[in-house]
Amino acid sequence: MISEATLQRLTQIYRTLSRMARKGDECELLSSTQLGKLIGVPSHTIRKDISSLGMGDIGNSGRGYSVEKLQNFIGQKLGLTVAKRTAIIGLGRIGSALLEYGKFSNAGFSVVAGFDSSINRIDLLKTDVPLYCSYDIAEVVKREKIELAFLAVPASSAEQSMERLVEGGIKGIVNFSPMILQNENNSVFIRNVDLSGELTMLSALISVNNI
Amino acid sequence: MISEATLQRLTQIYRTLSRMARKGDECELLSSTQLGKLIGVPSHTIRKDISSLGMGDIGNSGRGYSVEKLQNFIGQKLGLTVAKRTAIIGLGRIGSALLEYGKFSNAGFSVVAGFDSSINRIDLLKTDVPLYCSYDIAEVVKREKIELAFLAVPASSAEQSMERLVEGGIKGIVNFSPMILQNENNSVFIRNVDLSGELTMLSALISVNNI
DNA sequence: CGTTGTGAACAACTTCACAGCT
DNA sequence: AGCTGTGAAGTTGTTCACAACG
Repeated sequence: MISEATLQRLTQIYRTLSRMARKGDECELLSSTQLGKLIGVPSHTIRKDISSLGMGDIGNSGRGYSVEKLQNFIGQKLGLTVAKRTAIIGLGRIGSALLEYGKFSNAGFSVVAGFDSSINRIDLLKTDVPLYCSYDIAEVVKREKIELAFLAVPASSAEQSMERLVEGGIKGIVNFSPMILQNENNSVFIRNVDLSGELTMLSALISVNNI
Repeated sequence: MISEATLQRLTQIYRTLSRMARKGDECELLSSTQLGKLIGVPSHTIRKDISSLGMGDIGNSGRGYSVEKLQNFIGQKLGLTVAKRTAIIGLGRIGSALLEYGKFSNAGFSVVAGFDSSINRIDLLKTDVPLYCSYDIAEVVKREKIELAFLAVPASSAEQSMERLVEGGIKGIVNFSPMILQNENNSVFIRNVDLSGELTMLSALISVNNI
């Protein structure tokens, strides 16, 4: 009932507001025009998106939105106020980079486990997050009630890792391998983020628009 | 005239075909249904997308598409056959991870320069790619005719790095910082890829669909 | 006044359905 | 028979325009 595009923008608004609150930014009120500039869309899109969450009478006519109230409102409606438990699968360069992001947990998630197939690598890493062997993914995900996962393994093992996660009852996966993953059984949400694919896309955009 | 959604899927098809060709995959012909399964869209979307590139009579009625011919056709039409020169700005964890991807250059780009603000870090890294100080971005981008950039710096310096890139005449930027970048002057294409934002999005998807 | 909230108009994308080819 | 290519129909998302509000 609420479109994916709208949801995407709402989470962007939410994160922008969180960042402002964290930095103790001075301003109390933001208009839809100002918010739109920050995330790169026109003001009416912002208003329509917020409106799609149902009437909360959240905006102050003639003045704008209260930063604090709007953040709370979106957070409540999208279930971002309780951080979802998250695992990182594959602790190579990208995976270990993501381990650091885990600290910023007022974005709807917190990192509570890391997995790798190499015991050596697990021993080497210095982190507060508990690390496990990939073989135990299903078991640990179930036991620790983990709902989300960053998948940062090579393309060749992406499918197997996904199966283990699904077996453990995972609800969402962000896949960084260039192999596009799909949820056959519709039991899990998957976001495929192909890092170098983004460059291929840019390359195409430039050529097609012959700039 | 050709939509961004279509372009995205065409580059996915292109990369899938490239991977198959590289692995010396046995099959010569692929139907739109098979291709669709690989990238996760229905067959008619594949046909429509290919058709949008203009008539090339590329498919074999009744049999499917020749892997080699289709890859070539899309590559030609989207300008992916000549690798565009690419730089990586910021050589922290993500940036140096991306340096490795550079090897797979049959995806429309090749990495020809790296930049970081820390001389120490530049000295430490072992790579064939020439590394420079961030201060020289504009100059090197111009001199080396660099068209694309991966931007993997902290949010606080993203804007400044972008300005230097634009000054050097860059044509496209993939931005990995959580700060959303925009091209005021329309002189450059920007793709904002917020790694932990993807998790926030998943978190919202799960809550909204109350799974 | 400047700004929100939203039905209505519009534009874009996706899916359908089938003619045409091998 | 099986598959491609594409107008036409259908669906989804975006933009407009304006009433209501402080």
